[in-house]
Amino acid sequence: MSLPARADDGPRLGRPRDPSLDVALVEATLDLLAEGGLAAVTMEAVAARAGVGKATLYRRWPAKEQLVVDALATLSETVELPDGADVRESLVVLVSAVQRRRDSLAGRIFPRLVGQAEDNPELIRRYREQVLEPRRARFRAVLRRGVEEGVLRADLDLDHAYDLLVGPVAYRSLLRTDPPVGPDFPARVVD
Amino acid sequence: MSLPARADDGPRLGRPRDPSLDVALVEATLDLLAEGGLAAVTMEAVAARAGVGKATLYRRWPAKEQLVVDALATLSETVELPDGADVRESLVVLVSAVQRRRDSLAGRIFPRLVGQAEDNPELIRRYREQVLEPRRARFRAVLRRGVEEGVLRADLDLDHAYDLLVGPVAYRSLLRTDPPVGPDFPARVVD
DNA sequence: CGGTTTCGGAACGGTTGCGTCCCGCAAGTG
DNA sequence: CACTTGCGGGACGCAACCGTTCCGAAACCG
Repeated sequence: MSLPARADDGPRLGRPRDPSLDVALVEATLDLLAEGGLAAVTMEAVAARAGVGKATLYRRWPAKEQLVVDALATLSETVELPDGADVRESLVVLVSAVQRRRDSLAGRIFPRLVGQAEDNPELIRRYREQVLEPRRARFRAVLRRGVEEGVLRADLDLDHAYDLLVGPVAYRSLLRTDPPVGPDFPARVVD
Repeated sequence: MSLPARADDGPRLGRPRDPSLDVALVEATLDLLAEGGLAAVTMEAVAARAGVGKATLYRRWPAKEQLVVDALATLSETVELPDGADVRESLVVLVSAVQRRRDSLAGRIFPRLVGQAEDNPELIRRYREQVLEPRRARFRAVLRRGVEEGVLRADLDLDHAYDLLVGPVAYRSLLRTDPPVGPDFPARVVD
């Protein structure tokens, strides 16, 4: 997960690496990424924030690119759905979660990555895998349930519906405008 | 517009400034901004790309921030609406324009600015003024016409409707995913 | 014409991050 | 125990960019 690439040749000689430093370095990377974007993720800054010598960092990640990719791989989102919720209610919860994620770690990192999409597609790809795709899957499941229960149109394009639901909220989150009208958002679109 | 701030004390002595260099510098700034983001906009790079000495650049804009702000002020979008178009048709054209803007200069600059929203709100504010607000006004006009003609619901929240229309397209443009389903996008939402 | 400003080009010192290396100590192996 | 590797910390030379300054030539004024 958060571990740097390393040949696994069984037990090593000498003092073993301190695993907690891997975590500290990854966390420092994500924090800096959220605060100042990729430009703020300097090897010096990461090591300093993790309270670690530069050699310790370079021993694990010889280059910044890989460090950031590995750090992004530790991102994840989890949204709790209320137990007996019907489809509409569930969608409201999920959309609100997207809205609320604006200030979470992953949510703050996202806009920083958007600008790097062109130069560094690997980063945004990783983010998509870790955060966006799970979210989309979550929506799909609920939407499919809606179709099966007859609440939603049978010919509904699930991915398209996802875009319509999430797009407006995510877009406004990126712009950092005031929060959208609130959780009556999905209701209007599902029609 | 694209001119640097300068005390306008009437005619000056000596050799007058070459106005074409103002334009060249602003264009160089926007190009670099689109290509590599704010990080790529260095005073050296701007001067070099414009084919100009650094002194010439610094004489007009003593700091980078102001240069970028002034450069952004020259951005604009124009969308031609077909003459006899009805409301739905007009919306389709406008939404498609948003989609197509993905590869325009302004469209390529936008994702670069998104990541700077936190550190440098002035930039995104400027972009919003120059590009986003005019676009929104354009939509509002068409939507209002729709309400007046009875094609759209009378209690329609124009800004909200704008978000629902543009959000999904803009969001997917930012992600640089494949283009959305196409210009049947607005039809589904306007209902 | 002389005076003034702009022009391209180049140099300057200062700052920041890079990637590497070395130190002295800590923490494991046999 | 000797040996090996990890650790924090700091120093190194290198490169890029900053903002400033100087130059000689060019362009415009009265």
